[in-house]
Amino acid sequence: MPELPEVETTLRGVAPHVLHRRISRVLLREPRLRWPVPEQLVHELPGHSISSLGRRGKYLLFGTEAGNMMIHLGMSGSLRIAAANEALRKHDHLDIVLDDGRSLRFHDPRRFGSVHWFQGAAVAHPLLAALGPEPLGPDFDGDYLFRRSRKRKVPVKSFIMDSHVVVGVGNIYASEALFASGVHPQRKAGRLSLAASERLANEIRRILAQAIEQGGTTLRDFVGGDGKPGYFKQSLAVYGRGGEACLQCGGRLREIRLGQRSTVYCPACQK
DNA sequence: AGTGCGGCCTGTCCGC
DNA sequence: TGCGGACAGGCCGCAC
Repeated sequence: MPELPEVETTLRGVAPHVLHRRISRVLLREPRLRWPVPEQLVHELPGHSISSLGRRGKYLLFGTEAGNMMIHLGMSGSLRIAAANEALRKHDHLDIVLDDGRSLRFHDPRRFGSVHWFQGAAVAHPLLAALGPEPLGPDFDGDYLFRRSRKRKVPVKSFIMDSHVVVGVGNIYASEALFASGVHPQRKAGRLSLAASERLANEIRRILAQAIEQGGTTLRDFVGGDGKPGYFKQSLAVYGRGGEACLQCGGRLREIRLGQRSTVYCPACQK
């Protein structure tokens, strides 16, 4: 389940292998992703070099002079560099074949991911235009979170997972950041104090940055390995630990469903 | 406008 | 052992 750290790790992992490489072919085996993959991609991308790489939220951006390819990994997607003779696995939906014979290979069993092709500025793309700030960028802090949350009645967990508020905070890190900042996931967003907003924003930043660092520790294995970054190994304080002991107070962690998502928190430590 | 939920998918795990 | 069903979850699009 790629969260922002895994997307960032993917970007850093593939970047040196695709940047400034010319695309020789595009092999689209399964266009039925979250949205149909545009056929133009197959015809218009070959012959052009990847001149820029970027990320906006969980969207990966590959720029060429002919247009931009944008990829979202969804729930189960992954991108890796495949050797020229590397056998296909089930669910290898797309190969961007590079001029050194290797491929940027998109794999996605659940097909919640998507591949887009568009011209013009990324900021104008309908899926990107209304996104909130990057959590690790300069526009995201306690003040921002406080201002945006005024009069909002949604649970704070749903609020910070809304990509129009801030991008890249998925279910795992939302739970972790709320625990670390002592905020109850069901508290109405509009009832956050400025102090709590600051703690929460800081914890979101700290935890995401730390997870990216840990993903980075496996970068050297990324190309040859299975593409799984190492951040799963990090100790998660609450996620997946419903019913177990709180690491802070020893009490029992509670598991509920909030906005159709499993949510774990400590009733004693989070108010 | 804000809120809540359905739907898209397959692999994995559980109980019978 | 086989099978059905629940679950996992990002995020758009829709209904209210």
